[in-house]
Amino acid sequence: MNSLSTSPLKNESIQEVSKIFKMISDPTRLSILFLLQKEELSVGAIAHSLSMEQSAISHQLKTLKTSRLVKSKRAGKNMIYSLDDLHIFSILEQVSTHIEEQEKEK
Amino acid sequence: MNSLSTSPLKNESIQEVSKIFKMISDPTRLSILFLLQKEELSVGAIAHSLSMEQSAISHQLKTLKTSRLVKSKRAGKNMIYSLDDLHIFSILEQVSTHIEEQEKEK
DNA sequence: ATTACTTTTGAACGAACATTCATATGTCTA
DNA sequence: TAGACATATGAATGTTCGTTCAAAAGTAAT
Repeated sequence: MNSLSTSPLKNESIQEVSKIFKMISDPTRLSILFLLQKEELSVGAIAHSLSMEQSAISHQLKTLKTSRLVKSKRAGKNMIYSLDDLHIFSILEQVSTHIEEQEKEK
Repeated sequence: MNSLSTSPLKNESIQEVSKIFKMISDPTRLSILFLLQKEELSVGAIAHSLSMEQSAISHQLKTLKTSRLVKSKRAGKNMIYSLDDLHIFSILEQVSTHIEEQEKEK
């Protein structure tokens, strides 16, 4: 599958790029990342902000952590999450710009 | 859901950003976009390059076209596809850079 | 018009995935 | 140590989605 030799990216890289985009293509994960861009937050605080169950947020935070996009530290009973990959945000900002420009065209 | 008021992006924008990322998070679609970055191609040529069935490619091209990432023109029996959104590629290149930097860290 | 070639379409199948619910684990305080 | 609070975990569910298969639609040439 995907025996592509003329691509500027190797097949393995294609897979990795896909994983990154898939990670930030879910609305919940995307919202979490934008929240954490402002400040580090506990699981409960994120759940409250997004009006979602703590369990759902916890599951998503786990995938984000596995992908090394966020990190966590314990603070008493709380787990505080923060961004671990700042580079990803230059990408997010660029897409935001992309959206805004499309809005103007309407 | 996602009643988020402090986010730098509106909820509607979150959804739109998600759609864009979802569109370029599939390995097949991503490969197609990279192929078209070099040159415009027919459906069959893309299918051959990726060693996939024409039907699968045609389905994906349809979704890419609906999202206005590619456009098509007829050339005899062939349909020639090309990129319709060049801005998306500054994003792809940025992610490629992101990948390369992570490779160096290993 | 018939044949060959290319692409599109729609249904069906299977895999991936986000959320929910119930439960377990971890932490602090009284 | 018992209770309350915060988070994590795992099974189950429902949905989304990429691919395949078969058939249809569009095009060119003989």
